[in-house]
Amino acid sequence: MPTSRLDPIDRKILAELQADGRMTNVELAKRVGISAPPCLRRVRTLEEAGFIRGYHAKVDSRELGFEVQVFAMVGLQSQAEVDLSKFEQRCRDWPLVRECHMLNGEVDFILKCVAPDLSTFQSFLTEQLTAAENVASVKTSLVIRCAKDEPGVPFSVMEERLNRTA
Amino acid sequence: MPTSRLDPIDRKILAELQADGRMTNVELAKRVGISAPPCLRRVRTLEEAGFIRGYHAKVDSRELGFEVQVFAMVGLQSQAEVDLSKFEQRCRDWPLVRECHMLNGEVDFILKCVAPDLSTFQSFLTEQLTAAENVASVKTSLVIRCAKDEPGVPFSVMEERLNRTA
DNA sequence: CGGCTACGCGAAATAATATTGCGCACGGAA
DNA sequence: TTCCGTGCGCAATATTATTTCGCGTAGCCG
Repeated sequence: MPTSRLDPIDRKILAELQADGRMTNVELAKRVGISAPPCLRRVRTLEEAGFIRGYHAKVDSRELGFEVQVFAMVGLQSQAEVDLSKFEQRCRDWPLVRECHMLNGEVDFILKCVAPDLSTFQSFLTEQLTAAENVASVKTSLVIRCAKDEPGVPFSVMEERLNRTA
Repeated sequence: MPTSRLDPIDRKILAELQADGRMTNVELAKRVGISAPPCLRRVRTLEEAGFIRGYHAKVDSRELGFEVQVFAMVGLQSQAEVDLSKFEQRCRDWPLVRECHMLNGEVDFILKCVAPDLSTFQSFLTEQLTAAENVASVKTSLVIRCAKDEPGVPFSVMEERLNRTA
């Protein structure tokens, strides 16, 4: 990572790959306005520098039989770092928990969970999550429908911001 | 879609592509145990049938200068379908809002927002979100840190479930 | 001002991969 | 048994990825 700062071409690459992670390198090169070899080099550099954390196919949960999505707000009894870490590790071990974010405010964590059906989730909720050590309170909300689910960051906002300071 | 049901090979394909969306087709074919051409045919079929909704590079928000992630709980004044749809459309138009889920319970929507800094988010919050038509209440929580962020669904759970009924 | 170095680009060559066309085998229905 | 429909693998071709190489430019010292 020579210059940690990204130039406009790097940002364009990231934006394109965020929108379509399976784009071929030649197509990507065409879109960002350079030839294929330097484009590939940039992509590799961005991957190694950690700007790109991976590539994933987005699968349709409901189509696959995962009918239930739930947000769970969790409060802990102890917020000591050791206990926070323990709870986070437990979340990593639960496959139904897809995301675990520590929050400020009255609630300590928000969890995004996915399950095949309500009974599977209920079992998890009562037998695992609520029953877990140090868990003081759990409030769950079922997702009725999803109006927007965009991955990553809004590059449009980033460009606006850079133009302002430039 | 001849048989809407997926066979074990299809599920393996989905699991592999969810874990690594840029895997080459020959590597994928090797892992699922068939040759490349039928593997590619299956992938195309899965894409067209909507099981695969797209491919995305996962970018590191903070590394890119998006320091702030916020969950916003939104309550509306009217829950009539027309008004719900209007609010959802507004969320789609706001680039800072990456996800918008309608919930059951006391809160109507949960929004996941990303912003370059706190002041950008505050401006959005006060001038756009809170000020929007039909919005009754907004409660926000800053993300302190993220312990887990897995995309998609847990295929391990799916396999367990299928084995149980089989 | 001249020359040195570092960096990034593009062209061409090569290796790997994607994609197409075809023939074969299996399993269900007439 | 015979006839399809479905899905596989093999082989050939088209595309793409990747490496190698030489060129031009910007920054930097002597």
